[in-house]
Amino acid sequence: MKTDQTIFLIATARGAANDYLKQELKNYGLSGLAPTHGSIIFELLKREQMTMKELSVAIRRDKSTLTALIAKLESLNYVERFSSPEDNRISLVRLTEQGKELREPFLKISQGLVGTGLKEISVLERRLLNRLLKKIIANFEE
Amino acid sequence: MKTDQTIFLIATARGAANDYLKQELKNYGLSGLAPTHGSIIFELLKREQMTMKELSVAIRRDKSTLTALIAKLESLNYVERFSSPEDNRISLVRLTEQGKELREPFLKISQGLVGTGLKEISVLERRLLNRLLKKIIANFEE
DNA sequence: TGACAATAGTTTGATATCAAACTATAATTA
DNA sequence: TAATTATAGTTTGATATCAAACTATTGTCA
Repeated sequence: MKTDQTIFLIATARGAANDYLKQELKNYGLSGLAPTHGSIIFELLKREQMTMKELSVAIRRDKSTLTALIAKLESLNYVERFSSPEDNRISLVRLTEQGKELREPFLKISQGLVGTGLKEISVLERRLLNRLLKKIIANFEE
Repeated sequence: MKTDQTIFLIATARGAANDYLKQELKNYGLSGLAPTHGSIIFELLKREQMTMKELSVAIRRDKSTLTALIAKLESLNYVERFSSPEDNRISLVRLTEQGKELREPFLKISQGLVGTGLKEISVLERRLLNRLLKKIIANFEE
């Protein structure tokens, strides 16, 4: 049946969004940054400081992948790391001053992403989409 | 606005589906195969023979990635390559006998994927989902 | 027809990614 | 409190992935 292609379409849409992001990061002179790095910056623009674990969950990447990604962002002076005073196992990550300057370009990129991808899709349709996507995610998490 | 999280949800759903597939491939003793290899097999179960280019488009991966993926599938004796009689630039790919034996497990994995991910989502909702996802894909392709 | 452009694949180099093994610290429990 | 278990991160090794440069073949057009 034709309704089966949904998962395939989800993967395709994700790929298209990723390609778009890659291109935009380049357009904004942020080459060297992959979409995943962007996700991390994006989280830190919302949360101020986060543990590696929290970031790992938020962007859905293995913890070891996080280690590598943060190392890169650190080397580019976008983020800095410091260990938690309460628990020495935990290392916290936050944006540097230079990292905070990414707020504006990132907002624009984000708006462009949504504006482009969801063009001519009504708010009602978006809500419906979100509800169904959340359902699918929950189905897999079981 | 909250409707903006759609793209993020799409990426998350794709990640969840990918994790599911990875696990299932392992469960079926097909370790060593990544979901992408699965996509190639899946295409070849439908199309009999395809060019590298066609596969590249179908699974949305760079042509150089295809070279590597097919090389692996070839080394595992699941596919074989031969060049087109009409055009010597083109190399065609098809399943070997051993590759064709993947039909049954792949059908099961595919059914499991759809059954799990789309559980409790009606046909009507699936159609709607498909329509909106196609719209999003088209939006990015412009 | 001969030069130039287009197309199909491969090679190379760099990087994101995961899994598994490991280190270090904190929490639990006997 | 000593031993065990759990948790947070890192290291290591393997692989999927892309981009750019390259080879080889076909198509175009002056």
